[in-house]
Amino acid sequence: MAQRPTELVLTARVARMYYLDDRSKTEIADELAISRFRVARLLDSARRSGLVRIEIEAPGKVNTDLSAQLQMAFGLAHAVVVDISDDDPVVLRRHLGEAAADVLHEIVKADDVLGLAWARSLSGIGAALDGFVPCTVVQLTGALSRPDGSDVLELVRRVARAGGGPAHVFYAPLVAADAATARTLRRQPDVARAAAMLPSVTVGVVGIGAWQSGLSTIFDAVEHDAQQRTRRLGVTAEISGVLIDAAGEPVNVPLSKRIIGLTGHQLAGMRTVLAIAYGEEKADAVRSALNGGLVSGLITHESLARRLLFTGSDGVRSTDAKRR
Amino acid sequence: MAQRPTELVLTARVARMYYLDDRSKTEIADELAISRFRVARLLDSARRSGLVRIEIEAPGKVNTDLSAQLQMAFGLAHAVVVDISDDDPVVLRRHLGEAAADVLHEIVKADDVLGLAWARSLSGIGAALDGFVPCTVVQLTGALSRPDGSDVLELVRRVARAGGGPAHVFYAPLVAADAATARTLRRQPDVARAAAMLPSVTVGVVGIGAWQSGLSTIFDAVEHDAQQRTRRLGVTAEISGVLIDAAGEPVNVPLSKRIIGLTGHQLAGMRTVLAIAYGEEKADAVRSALNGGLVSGLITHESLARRLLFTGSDGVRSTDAKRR
DNA sequence: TGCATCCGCGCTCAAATGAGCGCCGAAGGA
DNA sequence: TCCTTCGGCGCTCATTTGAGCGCGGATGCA
Repeated sequence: MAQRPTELVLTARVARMYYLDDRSKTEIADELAISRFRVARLLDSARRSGLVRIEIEAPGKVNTDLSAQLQMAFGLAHAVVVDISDDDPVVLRRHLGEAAADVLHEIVKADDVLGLAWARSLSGIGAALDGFVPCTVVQLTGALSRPDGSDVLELVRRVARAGGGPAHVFYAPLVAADAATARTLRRQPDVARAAAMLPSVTVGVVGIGAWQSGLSTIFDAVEHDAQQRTRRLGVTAEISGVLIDAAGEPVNVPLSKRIIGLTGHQLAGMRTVLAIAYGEEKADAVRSALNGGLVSGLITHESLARRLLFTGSDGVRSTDAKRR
Repeated sequence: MAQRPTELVLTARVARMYYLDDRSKTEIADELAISRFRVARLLDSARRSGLVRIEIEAPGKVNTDLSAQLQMAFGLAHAVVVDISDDDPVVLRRHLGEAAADVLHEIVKADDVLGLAWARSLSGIGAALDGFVPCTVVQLTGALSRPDGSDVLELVRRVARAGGGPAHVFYAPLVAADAATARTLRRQPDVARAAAMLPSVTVGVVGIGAWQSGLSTIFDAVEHDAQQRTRRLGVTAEISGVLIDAAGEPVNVPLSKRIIGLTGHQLAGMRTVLAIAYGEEKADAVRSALNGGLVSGLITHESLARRLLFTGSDGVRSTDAKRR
């Protein structure tokens, strides 16, 4: 090939006509007075020799390859891998929020009921939801106050306002001091009203936590005793307050009674459950959540996506760069 | 598009399956449980949105785009534009020589008779002709001694040796002092023998000169008087000693009688005439030569190719970068 | 020189593809 | 609320394309 300039020139010319000018092989053959079979063979050789290079990637911030692989590997309806490093959590959350907002834009219709859970990873959504559809927005879980001031009530109101639909919020913590307190809280009118909405929620947005210090809002919010007891009962992760085991199945533990939020059953009833997750350390937790089938969509970043796809927990394994 | 991540991921996935994995649209449609029409539309949008980028270029040193354009513009059988700057004439000649050698490799068969003319631009050929076919090689023109020692006899012998075929060389200058001397020289046995071969030459390699100082071996080799008289008779360029006018037609001038070499008629009788030319200043001369139809192939470099294609003599005009 | 082998070519026939059309549901205005 | 408009979808039918085959010339070897 490299040794046949005239043929090379012809090949390149054919390739340009075919790939850049969108001419048909038949047409090219007629114009160059060669057979269409020769055109096809020249194009083959152009592909094989690397004369024609085809690259596929979103010019922007989504790694479509990893996204598609996640989608396939876990049977997800939606997967978006944001192509950004996880160095700066604030920037990362903003991008994840934008991606989530884009997905919501795409899948939420006016007759949907959108549920938003408490999770720091959701905080970026609000900023990116201009011109949203006027759907009902429901708060899925209680809130925990955090120094950074992220607030699920504010988020729910903001999303509802962006579309002009009704918002259903309530004032209650995510975790109560004990089961009795939780029962009392649940009887409050605003909490009960929101809870009554839960079965009709069609699209939920949740976070995923690992049952470890620093990787779960709930874990950090309860006493050491409860942490340990819950772990011993098999809990390894939580999906916005729904405690799950390594297989992703909801586990009924005493702690569950103290949580003001949605149940695994309610989660399962939603048409779409979009999880936003970041931080490589959560890989096992996220994998559990995805395998359990309660989550139908994932929005995350590259390094976590790779951990989910290519390894148990240590390094990148195989199947990574085996494309042409 | 950028606002619909799930669709974006799907589009990218389809594009990867189609362009990188060479799956058919029908097959992709079946696998993804969508219609083949949707696959086609997704691929269209992937192309339009720039998600799929297709680039065509020789990874090496040939600019196939310009080559093809030259080929079309001048109806050439062969065109090779070497993708290299013309800063260093030595490097440039080496690359042109290699390109010419590649073309010869491609088009010369054992039963061809290959003719090589005197031209500095041909000096690079010899080095690149390993394993050539054993064809007959004929010296087309007399030689002029040059300080750099490039020598057509040496070139002819070398090419013949590379293939193992017979070489026909002769000792005579390119330009004689007067017509009588030229006649005497032509009667020498070796010169006559080579001249007798000329009508059977099938592939000739020649250089192109402009009728100006520094741009033509012959121009520089004759007296001022002869230069002027010849120019007044319409000569603007020469193809290895064949003097031509602006339209590329051979012109019969007194000077012709002093030249030991091939005639325009003999040139026209060759199946293929490959010209090697470099130097932007020769653009007009080369254009004349190409338009005259005596030359069927051109090997040159980028800047001269652009001058030939896009302008009369000043700047780059249009039609340059109008591809997708 | 004669023979075996290989490579490039163009054919046939079935599968894949493109162009254009009408349908349907969503969005927006009266 | 009803109607109009518009965009996405999948259909039909003609065209394009791919897979595999046999031919014929070139190449290499005895």
